[in-house]
Amino acid sequence: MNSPTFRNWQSVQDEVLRRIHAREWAPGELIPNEADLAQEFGCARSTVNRALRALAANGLLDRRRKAGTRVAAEPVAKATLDIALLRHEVEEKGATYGYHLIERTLAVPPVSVSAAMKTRIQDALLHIRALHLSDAAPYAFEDRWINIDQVLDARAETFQSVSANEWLLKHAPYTHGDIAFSAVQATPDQARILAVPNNSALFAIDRITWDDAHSVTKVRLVFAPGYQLRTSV
Amino acid sequence: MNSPTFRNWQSVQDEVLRRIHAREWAPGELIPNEADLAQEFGCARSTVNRALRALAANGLLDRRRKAGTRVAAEPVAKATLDIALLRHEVEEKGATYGYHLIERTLAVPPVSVSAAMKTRIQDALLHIRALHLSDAAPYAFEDRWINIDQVLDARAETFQSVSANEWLLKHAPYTHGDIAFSAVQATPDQARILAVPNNSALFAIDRITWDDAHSVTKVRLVFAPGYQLRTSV
DNA sequence: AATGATTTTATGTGCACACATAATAACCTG
DNA sequence: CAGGTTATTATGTGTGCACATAAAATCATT
Repeated sequence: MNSPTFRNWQSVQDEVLRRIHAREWAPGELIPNEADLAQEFGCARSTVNRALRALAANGLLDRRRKAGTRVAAEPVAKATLDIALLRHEVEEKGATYGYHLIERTLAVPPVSVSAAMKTRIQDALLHIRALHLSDAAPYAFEDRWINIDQVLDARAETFQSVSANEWLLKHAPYTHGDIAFSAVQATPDQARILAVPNNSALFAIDRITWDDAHSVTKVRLVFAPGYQLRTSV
Repeated sequence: MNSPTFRNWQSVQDEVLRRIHAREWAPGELIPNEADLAQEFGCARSTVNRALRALAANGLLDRRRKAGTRVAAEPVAKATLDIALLRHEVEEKGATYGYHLIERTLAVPPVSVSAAMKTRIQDALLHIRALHLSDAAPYAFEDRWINIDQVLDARAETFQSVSANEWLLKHAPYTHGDIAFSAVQATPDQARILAVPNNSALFAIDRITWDDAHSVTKVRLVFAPGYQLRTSV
């Protein structure tokens, strides 16, 4: 009855995956407990634990103390996106990355921005607008507000040669960030900068990063048509 | 010199995170090895290992055998998206979910589809077109092809009352999937179905799921304007 | 000095054990 | 029998130890 013994947690994971896919353990069904599986697989309980924990992190198993482990009835696919630097993204494709600063001003932002960033409405923020290029073609338009109270060094940085996208990563620590993806119609401004027709459908990424309770920066990236964000599960 | 002792891996993780954010350990810098940290934190090496492993999985640390552990110089933010059932998504917002099947036919797909799904170009696939509603308003349009050779039961399912989105999750095992997010201009067809102006900017999710080397289904979901996919890092 | 073999070292992982914790099941007790 | 208390149980996690493995550093050889 014993399978050829599984000596590492990956092989245990593979076997459990196989049983789930083969419907030997149906969605919603309770699977044997760790101790039993360990005995069946001929390994320690901690090895089984590690494998099941990894699968639960991927959303394939639901685990609850005492209640046991069951196959997720409605697996919420957990896709992991890598939000890389735009420069890396471009270079990854074998294209040449380019960057062009359009505007750098200290200005009081619209209320929508100060509200989202939880800054006082009268406080001036650093406003950066820049274009990222891939093989000299517009790739993404960056419209960013930086909280200079949180990022003191930003005052002295021109952002002429290094993008805010990149500079902040090195100089502005943050604890967490909120990200939203959406589709937007190109505003006349965006259309001009990206050299696309008015009202083109553009992929947008909005992101606010925080250092504890203080906003660090808020950015909207609007990508040239054809952009796809890819991942896998 | 000893901090108040960290008894569990979460607190070790928190402390490491704190040091990274406080720039005590700068990006790119090598941090002490597990054994030393274990001694400093007053816990076992495996506890430190667990904490560092978790941080590495989040992209904050780079670890290599023998070379040691260093703070990621250019942290690739890893955002985890939960791709849930549309029904759950709608209900989560407190809205009432609705579903309407538009078309269910067995047809030979365009070459672009059979190529992407790696099916023979002459093979007929099940074509489903359906509308998902939120409080009776169009929410997302689903355009799906199902490989009936892989999902035999699909032949007998009408998809009148339960969406393919949901039915497949229960009946079609898959090993992995490719997902792409993009912005598209509404086609006349999509515009009519979603009741939006022609050429509206719409958020689209394309997904192909595979069972080993065989495609299970290919779907494009096009969302009504205003849709945002949110996550955090 | 270039090349290849060997040692050293930090992480990766497995194991046996212990106890913690959450949630269910079983047992009272009025 | 309702309601609360206690026991049981599966997972969660910590510890100390061992050995595996990858990669860098060192040494030996030509």
